[in-house]
Amino acid sequence: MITLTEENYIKAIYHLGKQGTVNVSTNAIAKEMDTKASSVTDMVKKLSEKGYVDYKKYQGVSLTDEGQIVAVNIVRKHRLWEVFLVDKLNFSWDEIHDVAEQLEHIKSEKLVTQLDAFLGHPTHDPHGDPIPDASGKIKKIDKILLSEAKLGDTCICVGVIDSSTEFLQYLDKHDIALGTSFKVNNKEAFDNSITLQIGDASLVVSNLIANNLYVKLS
Amino acid sequence: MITLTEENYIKAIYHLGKQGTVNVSTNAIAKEMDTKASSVTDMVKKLSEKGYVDYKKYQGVSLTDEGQIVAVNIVRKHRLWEVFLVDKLNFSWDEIHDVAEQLEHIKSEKLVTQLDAFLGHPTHDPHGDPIPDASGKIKKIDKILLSEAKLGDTCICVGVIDSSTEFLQYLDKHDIALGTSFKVNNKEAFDNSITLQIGDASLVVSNLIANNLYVKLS
DNA sequence: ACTAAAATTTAGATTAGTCTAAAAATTATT
DNA sequence: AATAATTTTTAGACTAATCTAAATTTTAGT
Repeated sequence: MITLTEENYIKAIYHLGKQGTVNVSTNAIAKEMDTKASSVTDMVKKLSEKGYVDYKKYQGVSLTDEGQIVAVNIVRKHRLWEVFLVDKLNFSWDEIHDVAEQLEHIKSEKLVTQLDAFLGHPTHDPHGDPIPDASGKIKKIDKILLSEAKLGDTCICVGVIDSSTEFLQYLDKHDIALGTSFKVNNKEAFDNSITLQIGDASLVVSNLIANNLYVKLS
Repeated sequence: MITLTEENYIKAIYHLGKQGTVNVSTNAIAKEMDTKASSVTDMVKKLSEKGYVDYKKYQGVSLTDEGQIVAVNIVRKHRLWEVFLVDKLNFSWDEIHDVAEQLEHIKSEKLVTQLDAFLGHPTHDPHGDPIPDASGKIKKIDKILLSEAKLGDTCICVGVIDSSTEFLQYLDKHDIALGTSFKVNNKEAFDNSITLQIGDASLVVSNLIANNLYVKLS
């Protein structure tokens, strides 16, 4: 049996592993999980014994195939529950993370299968992140950062990097949601801010915003 | 903060407390929770310190008002999730208990409120047990055991006592569900078995069955 | 009322997960 | 290449929840 804590470590290693580096460092995990490096070392040894990670002292860890399967399954559950909360229970996209964090650990094959069907086999969660299918496959869409869009481009918002409450509420306030369409009307060379035309309105977003918003050209 | 284990003890004490006795014994809790009496003593001391139960050595425990609130809230969540699983995810009534057992511990006020609304404020779960409302009130219906019904009575099935997989599957097999109507066509004095007329069909049920089925006269 | 049986509690040990502080290994700097 | 800075690991301790075995209290039977 895999414990809730083990699942959380595997999830953290999975997320960190996708951010470039092959071997995830002890400190990076400690920071992600908000614990101490010594606790991470202990847990990583345990996960290694159980076959979920490859680990060599002082060299960091990476997920084994088995660990990968566990991680993707948790991500799948997390994102399906997020869709449920937004689509069925009228949560807004800045309220769902903590609850999905709990729901992702519920153990029941049937629950996931039925929930997936009930939601209509969604492919993306409310933040625009892809939902792995039952076999673990993840569908990619060709998205770019808003900061990479060119002057005159028309784009559709398809996701965020930062999904903090603050950022999501900023987007809500300015009527930007998944699917929102806008045009790049100006790019300011001095501070890399971008002027967007959203419907009839005009909005200036800073480079920080533009670096956290994924768009698809249309 | 209240832990998952503490919640489970409080729930067990709540259920045992309703079965007659005022003070619940250590052994009764140990049996219900499938642990050892010594573990129960330890936990009961802790719950007492935290103010959830009244406890005097060797005299058993009872829930305080605060403990009662916690218990009723868990029961509410458990039963709402059961309705969700059956009504929305097509679980059958013998498959829901283990999953609801996990879901009942998810912590989010908003989740419960929204789930309740999404389900249409149900008053009873799929086993016929009442769902406490947001303020903790439980609506009673005047139900009797099938074994108490008289010859010639027409009744509607409104609940079960035993909710084991075996019993629920027995009922499924004989097309008895919540809301099923039947007439008492014969009561056998020798073994207290009862002959029911369900639609056009006739079914003989043993006293054991009749003692685990709640009905409402109609 | 006294003893036997049953129930309950205490004492001491165990496991999972965490922590602090110190030791060891790696990486960076000169 | 030697030393300094950083990262990682080890050692030892702590808490929550559990267990076994022994001690204590209550209850039941005579």
